[in-house]
Amino acid sequence: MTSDGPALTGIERPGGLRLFRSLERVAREEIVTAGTRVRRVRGQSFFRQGAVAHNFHVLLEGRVKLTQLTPEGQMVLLRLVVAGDAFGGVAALGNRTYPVSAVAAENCEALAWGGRTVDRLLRRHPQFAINLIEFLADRLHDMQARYEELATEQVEQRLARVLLRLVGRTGRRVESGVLVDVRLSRQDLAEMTGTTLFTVSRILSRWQDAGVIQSKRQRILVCHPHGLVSIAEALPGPNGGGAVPSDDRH
Amino acid sequence: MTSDGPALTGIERPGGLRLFRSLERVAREEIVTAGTRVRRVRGQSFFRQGAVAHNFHVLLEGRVKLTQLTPEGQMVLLRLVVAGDAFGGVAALGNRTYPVSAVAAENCEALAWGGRTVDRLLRRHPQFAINLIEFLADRLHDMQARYEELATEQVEQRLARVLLRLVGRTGRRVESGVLVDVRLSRQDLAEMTGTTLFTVSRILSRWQDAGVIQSKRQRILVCHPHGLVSIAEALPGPNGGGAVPSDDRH
DNA sequence: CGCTATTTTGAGATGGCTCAAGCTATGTGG
DNA sequence: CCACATAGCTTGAGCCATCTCAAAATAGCG
Repeated sequence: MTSDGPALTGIERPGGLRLFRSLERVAREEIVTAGTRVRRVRGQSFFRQGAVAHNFHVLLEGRVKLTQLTPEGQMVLLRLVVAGDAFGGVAALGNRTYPVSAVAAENCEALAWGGRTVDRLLRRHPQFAINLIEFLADRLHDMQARYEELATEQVEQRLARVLLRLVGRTGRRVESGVLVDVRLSRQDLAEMTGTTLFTVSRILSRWQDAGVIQSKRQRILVCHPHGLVSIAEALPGPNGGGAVPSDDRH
Repeated sequence: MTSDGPALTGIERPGGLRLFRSLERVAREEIVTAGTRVRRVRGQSFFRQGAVAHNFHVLLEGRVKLTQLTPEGQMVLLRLVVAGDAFGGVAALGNRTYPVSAVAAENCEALAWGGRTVDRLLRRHPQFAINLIEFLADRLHDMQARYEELATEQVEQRLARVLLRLVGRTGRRVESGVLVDVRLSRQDLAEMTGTTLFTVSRILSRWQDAGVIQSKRQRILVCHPHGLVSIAEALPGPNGGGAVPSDDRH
């Protein structure tokens, strides 16, 4: 999109790229120029689960789906990567294998670094390593939270959460609400929620009747986000929070 | 327990402590001596979910349960930490809050480092940072795999996997099989599997009748591990694996 | 303008949950 | 050393959220 300093497209945008936070301009430039520009059109993949991991990526433009395929052939959609996010490839450090597949959900542009390069950069720029550690810790905590949800909540609640997360990551304000600005089929939503497309369809229909959302094919408009929130937090009723004890310190 | 060079108890044991791999002896010693020795008896906690995170830990002796409590008061058991593992505390880097609680499942001994100290050590020893990155990436992939299981498998399969994992981490060979050497109630197993203690109890009874395991109160003896494996891999029948394409390289 | 992917809806089956009741080790205080 | 208290475990019965499978309606796309 930018015309000047194209090597930084997307990189300078606010909010994104926590991975480069607190790095001096020189360091940042060294890291960015060490990467290779990669493009994928909708449907192409960056890498596939099981393949030997070569690259670490940061998405500059577009959306990427990270999916995992079970031995029985079921698909699970683990994460929707948006511009600014890093993905797939800490695996590239050891000579490992990608644990997920990464498919472009729209036309995409990313930066890619080979395993050796990442290793070199991490050693040269401790702040970069620390940023990566924080990024991974966040991903881990996120997965833990979602594991907990999957283990304890019902489908309707989980679907509400999925939608809210999508609104947060890809939402675009329009007159009648917030539009989830990615093409996602009922099947995709099911794979993100741990349910079936039938159940998703039924729930969305119900929500539409209730006026909370408005859904066309592969497109969802959230008219009344607060409605989703109260579904996500479960109707069971307000339970108080707990105290916050502390028994460590060194 | 030890009288001399106590700062290294458990640290030198083979297998454990990937976190200190490839570090020169001096670096390792610097890191270890920067930590504080911490002890907890069975039932005490190292830290609690929601408290401000002060420390990063490595377990030297004992077992620690990492649990997460839902807003509705349901418990989820995320991980059983064994000697050599790091736990709870990358959160200590930012001024964050612990996302889980860590409770000693037996008498424990650990090393703890404050957030500032960790930051300093990571900057001084890039290899340490890289080890931590790999550790976190492994945890993340593990969580992703378990998320997938929870999303797609049935309770019996998941319970079989949980048991197999326990055998791998805490199993002790005895005459009649492998003993899972931790006190775990049906309730604990349910919290690890995402089900109820009733369902766990029923399934274990069935397995016992089938001669696969032998279970007393809070104790499980796996007589026929292979039986568990075939349950975990699902009876549905053998489905072929897939090819391993590759479409990236830079 | 027909073809195909997506979505909706119905009907029936069921895995696992809930709740209630009783059982059994374990260890504790008398 | 026994008897009771308690935490842990088992089992049954009924219910319900969600899955499965089938069929038809719809909407893009080429």
